[in-house]
Amino acid sequence: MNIRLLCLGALCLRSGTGYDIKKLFESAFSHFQSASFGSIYPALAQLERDGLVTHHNEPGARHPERKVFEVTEPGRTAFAESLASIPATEQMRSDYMGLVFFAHLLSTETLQAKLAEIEAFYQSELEYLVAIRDWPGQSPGIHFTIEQGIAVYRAKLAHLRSQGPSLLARHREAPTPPPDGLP
Amino acid sequence: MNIRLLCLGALCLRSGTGYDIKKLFESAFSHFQSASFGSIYPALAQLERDGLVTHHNEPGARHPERKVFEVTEPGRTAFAESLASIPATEQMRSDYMGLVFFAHLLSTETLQAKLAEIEAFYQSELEYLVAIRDWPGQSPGIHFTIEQGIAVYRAKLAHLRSQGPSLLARHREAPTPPPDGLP
DNA sequence: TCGAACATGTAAAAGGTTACATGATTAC
DNA sequence: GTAATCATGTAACCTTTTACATGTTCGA
Repeated sequence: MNIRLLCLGALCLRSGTGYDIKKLFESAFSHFQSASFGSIYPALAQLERDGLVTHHNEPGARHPERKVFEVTEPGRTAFAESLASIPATEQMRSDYMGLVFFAHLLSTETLQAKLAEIEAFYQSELEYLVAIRDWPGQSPGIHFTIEQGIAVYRAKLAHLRSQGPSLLARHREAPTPPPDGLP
Repeated sequence: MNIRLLCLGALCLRSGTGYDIKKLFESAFSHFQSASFGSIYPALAQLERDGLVTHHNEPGARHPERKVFEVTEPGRTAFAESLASIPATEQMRSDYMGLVFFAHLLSTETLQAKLAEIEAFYQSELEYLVAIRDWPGQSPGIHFTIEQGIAVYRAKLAHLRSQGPSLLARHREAPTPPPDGLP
């Protein structure tokens, strides 16, 4: 599921500008996909070339003009069809886990700072999801994704808070143990 | 943390071939980063150009020859330094969550199949991590990452098993509810 | 009036996947 | 003998990020 398809999906929920869609990526989509303007605007342009969305410029002479995009009927059909053919996969890329994997090469202070950094991130993501959890008008599917996000961030925070201190303690005692015994 | 840096890290743990490193990405690294041969071999070539690794061909005339890579002293230093400067971030790209977000556009059968698909994936990842959990010789950092993986997959499975059936039931009753009320 | 948010877009570069091409060795 | 695993590499392509460029509107 690339950015183009998710932009199309966003417009199936409600019409809006590229800027609006960016905000969606920073809120409702944030715990499963990110995207920058540099991928959103070209995606919208291509969707329009393919006839899956259209836009009309909003009245009022602002600059640049607000381009409100709207999905077309072929677009709506194409989205539903594409969706059904996408395998349910997941992939994580976690620099945090990479860092901790090689923690024996960091100073204790650095490691501690990294753990604090990721804890703050987890905390703010969790707070956001809890805040939107009971908004009215959510479909069961959307509610399900929010609940999953909450469950995952809670598990990550619980793990970090219970295991973090002992990781740091062991790290302080034995700064550079030669690791081995990999699968 | 790109593939190049992770390959360098892998060689800091133990020397090996590109093929060996691929297996590491499929096992010990699998729950936080994936990589294909098409990124690993060029990464090793570039690390060697930069003097961070060297290789020697293993005796015995097989084809193609086994190139055993080994980190150099500058490589070891460069890795430790790079590591300290990487922010502890995480990003998920979950087609599964994207799919469920738009579940109202899928048939109940399709949705059910997708949930079964991801459950099998979670299950096998969890089993793998539990199996390697108590291997001897792991550094505290490596152990920490495995524990986190276990905690996360358990939370995901628990969420899926407790909320999946009710999602499917509500989906069956109201096939295409108009969702709204997004943040 | 000043900074944050709104608003659109492009070009270059980075990063990675997929598919192809080739062939040996090992375990059953 | 035959299938799986071991083993290396390239090239074309795809996706996405980063950095730049520009200007407006709104609220404090």
